[in-house]
Amino acid sequence: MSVVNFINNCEICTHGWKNFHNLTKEELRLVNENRYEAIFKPGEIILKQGSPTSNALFLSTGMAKTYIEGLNGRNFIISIALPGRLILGPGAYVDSRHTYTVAAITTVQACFINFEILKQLVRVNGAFAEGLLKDISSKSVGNLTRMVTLSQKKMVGRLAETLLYFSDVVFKNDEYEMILSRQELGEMTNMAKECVVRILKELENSGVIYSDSSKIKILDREKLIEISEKG
Amino acid sequence: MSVVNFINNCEICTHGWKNFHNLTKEELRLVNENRYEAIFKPGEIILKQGSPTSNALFLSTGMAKTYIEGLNGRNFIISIALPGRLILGPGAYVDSRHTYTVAAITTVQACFINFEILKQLVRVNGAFAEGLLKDISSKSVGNLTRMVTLSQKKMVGRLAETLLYFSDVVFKNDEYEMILSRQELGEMTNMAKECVVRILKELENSGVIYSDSSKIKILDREKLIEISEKG
DNA sequence: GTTTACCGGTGATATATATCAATTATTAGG
DNA sequence: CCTAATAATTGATATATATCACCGGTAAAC
Repeated sequence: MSVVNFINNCEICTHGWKNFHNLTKEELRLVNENRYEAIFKPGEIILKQGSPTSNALFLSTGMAKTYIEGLNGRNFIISIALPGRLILGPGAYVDSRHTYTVAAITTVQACFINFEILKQLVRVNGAFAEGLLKDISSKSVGNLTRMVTLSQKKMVGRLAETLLYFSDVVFKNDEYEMILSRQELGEMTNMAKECVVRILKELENSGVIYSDSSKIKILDREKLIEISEKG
Repeated sequence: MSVVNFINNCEICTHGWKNFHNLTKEELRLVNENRYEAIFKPGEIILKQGSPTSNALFLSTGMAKTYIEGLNGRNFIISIALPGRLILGPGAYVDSRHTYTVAAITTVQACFINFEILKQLVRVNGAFAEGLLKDISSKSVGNLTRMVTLSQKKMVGRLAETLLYFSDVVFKNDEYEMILSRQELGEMTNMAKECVVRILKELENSGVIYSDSSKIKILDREKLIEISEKG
């Protein structure tokens, strides 16, 4: 029995983007009239890298991975997409193409909003424009930090950081289901899946985390942070 | 005899940012009244990572390097700053701090523009806001691509790419002065300076480039592009 | 129900890259 | 012009990380 609760009005949507608060009632109505929803099963592609950015995406429920399809079919996972956040690659304002692919990890209820409409609203509503700038800038800071991390930290540091990301940002809990496979964890931390396995075990042996194939529990957060920072 | 030609009006400035065309005369006057210029010698720091983003920066003349001061005093060079481009880290819209340091490579004539004024203009002028969004987005696409490159390409590929960057973007010429030291080239490609030396020599031995310590000449561009793309 | 494919896991080995130590340019300062 | 400091270069070595080959388990596909 898969009963889906479609949302029929942006004004009462609880998974909405903070920045929508900067719109007038009239503007929000325009958004509401130019969006549509769809359900995706785990593994299905929601947005495909290189395709036209006709829509911005929001998740009403569920989780997705955003990743760049790089060289020789190797993927690079950028982040976990969550409800409440704008999902719109920077390509939207550059070449009108999606910069990355978004694929559902769990079942996802997605809300697509016409990008031309958003663009129009950016032009006429200064506060909304500033909100978008803040959103994009914040992601940009994150990516720069990530770039340095990937370059300067060793494997343990990178993995520790990612485990903390899941704890702090994705699940807001010290114990969580590891929704990514070892392979995918490697695509996120730039390491081979075998190394992910080995280092997870190392961390477990030293009592910093508990880990079985599907679950992670942070036992010594201090230590994990230290490992993540030391690199 | 260091005679400096200060620019006394944004309207006639030829190194200006494209996006200033979207401003009205009145708005441009406001910009002009809220800026100041200064000269920096090679090596001097123009903007310091972590300091408040009270100003956006433009170079009237000269070149600078933008870099993040990462772990254990290791730097990560993001790009070469050039005239005509907005230099403003994404932190401006996040924590009001400069995300990276900017240091002069050559003598630099710098133009600082009050960021609060720019921010105001973004709020009232939609086309200007969109211009800024395009600028930031374009840098963001570049950084994402770079992140994948750094992760997935091997040293030769990364270095080849950087040599092409200098040729295509910085000097627009197949022959140029290498303004970065081997150490700095390493900070840009994430490799040890010794490796930079060895790989430059490799590329020279295989006839792809000519290289002495200060000059680079691309002899076989096709091949260099292939090396850069193959990784 | 059998087969296929993928995932987690392990050990052995190969490779890319960093580090170390030392030698020679090259540049900047007095 | 000489000296000190900095950068380029080289070879030898250490280390981090990837790759390969394999196993058993589980889940999806036929």
